[in-house]
Amino acid sequence: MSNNSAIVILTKHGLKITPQRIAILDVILNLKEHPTAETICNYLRPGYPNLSIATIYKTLDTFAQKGIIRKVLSETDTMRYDGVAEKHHHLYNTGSGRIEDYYDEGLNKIVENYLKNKKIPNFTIEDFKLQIFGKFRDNGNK
Amino acid sequence: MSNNSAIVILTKHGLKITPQRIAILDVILNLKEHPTAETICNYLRPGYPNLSIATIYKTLDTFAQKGIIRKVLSETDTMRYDGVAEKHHHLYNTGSGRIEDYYDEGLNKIVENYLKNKKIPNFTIEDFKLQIFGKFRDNGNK
DNA sequence: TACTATATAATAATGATTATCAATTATAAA
DNA sequence: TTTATAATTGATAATCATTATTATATAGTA
Repeated sequence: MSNNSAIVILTKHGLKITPQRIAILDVILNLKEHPTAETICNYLRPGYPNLSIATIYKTLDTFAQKGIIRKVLSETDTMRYDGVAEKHHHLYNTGSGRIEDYYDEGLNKIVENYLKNKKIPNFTIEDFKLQIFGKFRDNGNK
Repeated sequence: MSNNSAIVILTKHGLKITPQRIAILDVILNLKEHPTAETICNYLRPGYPNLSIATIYKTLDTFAQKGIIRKVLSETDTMRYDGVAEKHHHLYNTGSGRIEDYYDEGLNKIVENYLKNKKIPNFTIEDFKLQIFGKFRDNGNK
């Protein structure tokens, strides 16, 4: 099922279907967190011992260019990837690199309306995103 | 004057007064853009031919820890620094790495109120920041 | 099945940032 | 003012995430 949807997505974007691409896309789509390239590598190594880290980077880049996934700015110096296409915001755990998605249609609407009226001088708004900083109340890390 | 205020700030945070720190802080406080470590280096090299890039990184880190400046997440892979302590948001020029500050007290209040009532489950909000993506209508770059 | 362009794996290269450490300097005490 | 000492600086090596290179393998198509 998930395997299937990966193939559908790849096809839709005119990308060749390869086992590596299916596997990588599968991981991102199903993982709740925002994995780094290395996290993805660790997930897939058992099944694909020869999967190269370079392939993962290149594949992620291809996906990002097609709009299948998004790159996420991280507080540490490693890039993270986000398999969710719908508009959402990010919760940053201050201290650790943990980032989680936050959906809030009401918030979107309020900010959207505000900015629509406001009109920032010399700037055409295309999109916006909130970074919300704080602490997760469960244990916290990763 | 600006020279002076740098000294005041350093003193207030219990940091030793050195010519390098004064110069670096001066650049960040007076520059409107968000410089990278290398930009700062280029500004100061004429006056301080021996200023080491390592010193700049270490000094910026010290400043950030004291809350004098902030690190800014950038779309490219180079860190940028922000000399403004007051709450503000960022305008990202899609494509280039250009980032500018955006102040909007009205926006702050609206979002603040919304989030205060909303209460995100399992998360304690400390602060938030908007990333606004779009295009500058002047030439665009840098 | 064979052809051709694209993708992959392995590895080297890059570039930003950090670590190391000897020499220098700012501050506090004498 | 001089001295003592801990912090800072500069030079450079090391690190680590990401990108480039290139020979080999593979997907999609005729």
